[in-house]
Amino acid sequence: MNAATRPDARDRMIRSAAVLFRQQGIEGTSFSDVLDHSGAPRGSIYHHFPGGKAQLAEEATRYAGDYIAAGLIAALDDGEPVVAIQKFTSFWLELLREADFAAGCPVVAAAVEGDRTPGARVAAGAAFERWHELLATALERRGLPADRARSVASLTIAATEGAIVLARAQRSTEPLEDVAAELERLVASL
Amino acid sequence: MNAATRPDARDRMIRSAAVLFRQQGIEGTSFSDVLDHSGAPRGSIYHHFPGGKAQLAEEATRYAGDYIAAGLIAALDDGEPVVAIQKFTSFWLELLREADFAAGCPVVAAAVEGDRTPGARVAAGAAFERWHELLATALERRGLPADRARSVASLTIAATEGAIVLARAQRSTEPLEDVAAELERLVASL
DNA sequence: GTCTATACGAAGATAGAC
DNA sequence: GTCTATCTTCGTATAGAC
Repeated sequence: MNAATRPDARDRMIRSAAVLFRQQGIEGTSFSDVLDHSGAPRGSIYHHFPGGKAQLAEEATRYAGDYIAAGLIAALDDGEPVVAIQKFTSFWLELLREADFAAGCPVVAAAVEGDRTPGARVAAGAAFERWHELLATALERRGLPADRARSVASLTIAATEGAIVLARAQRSTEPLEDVAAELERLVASL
Repeated sequence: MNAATRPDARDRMIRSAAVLFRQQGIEGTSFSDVLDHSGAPRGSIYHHFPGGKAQLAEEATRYAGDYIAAGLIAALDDGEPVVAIQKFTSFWLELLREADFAAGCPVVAAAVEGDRTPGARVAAGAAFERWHELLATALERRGLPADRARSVASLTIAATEGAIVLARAQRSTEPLEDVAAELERLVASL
């Protein structure tokens, strides 16, 4: 097993950072946390990330955004936006249960801690926009007028992300289950 | 002007903390930041908050939650939930514009940084639940079945809070405007 | 590419005078 | 109730050897 078959230290650090940001936010996560979690050697931090924590935060946010986007693309492959939205909310419900409400969305963390890590905030904005584009396009393809498709896509992403925040705070899946039901009802009626 | 007519150092610190948490999150805000912003003397931190930063974070989150709840109650006084929801989203739109997208909701910050400040996270959950209760009750009073009222209330709060996060990341009011339009359309049709 | 050691600053928290 | 000073810990970042 060598560098070609196993993720190298750099990738492992990015993945670990994304996981930890989900739980503790960016400010709440130290390099030591990332090293412990990834098993990467301390000496390689500034070798791989000369831009320091800001660079790591930005790359981890971009990685997470791409990861979710890939999931959305796969979910939309079936063609029916309703199904994709169900898969999207189910994905997050599953994550919340697995983590016992101790983890949310790392992209949200980057957005909320905003101006202290500008690169991460920009990456978060780009991720949200990408997801929005994917959903809006799918809704439009299904026959919705372009502007309505865009606003329903906004509602879907905002409501899901917001519900994850509520669910974490209340340690209950109810907000997200409510949102999933309302979104399903709405989109099915279009 | 004395202690009875002017907010004392303790209150000023709580208010300042809430403002700063909106912008930088809890971890991103130091005691020095709070002292600078509030003008409170350094020597009184542990006099007023023997529990340190955890206590300040918890009280600031509770204060912010109560503040928003009071706004919701006032908005619901007109009777029509649609109007109250419009006022709710408009309030946040205004805040985002004023702050040039550099500030969000402090309760969300407490929820996302969660387990590093457990007291604040619990206070965030209580705040969300209170808002939810207010909205759900108003919707039920307007004739909606109880369970539907609850899920529409969840959607409203989750979508609004989520849209604030998206808007900050993208530095655009569009997500929140989209959500406001969709919520208005939905609630008006009930 | 990874190691150890360390500089440097910031932040939370405490002590004791006033 | 507030002041100054300080302790301690921790986190980012750097230096230089291997």
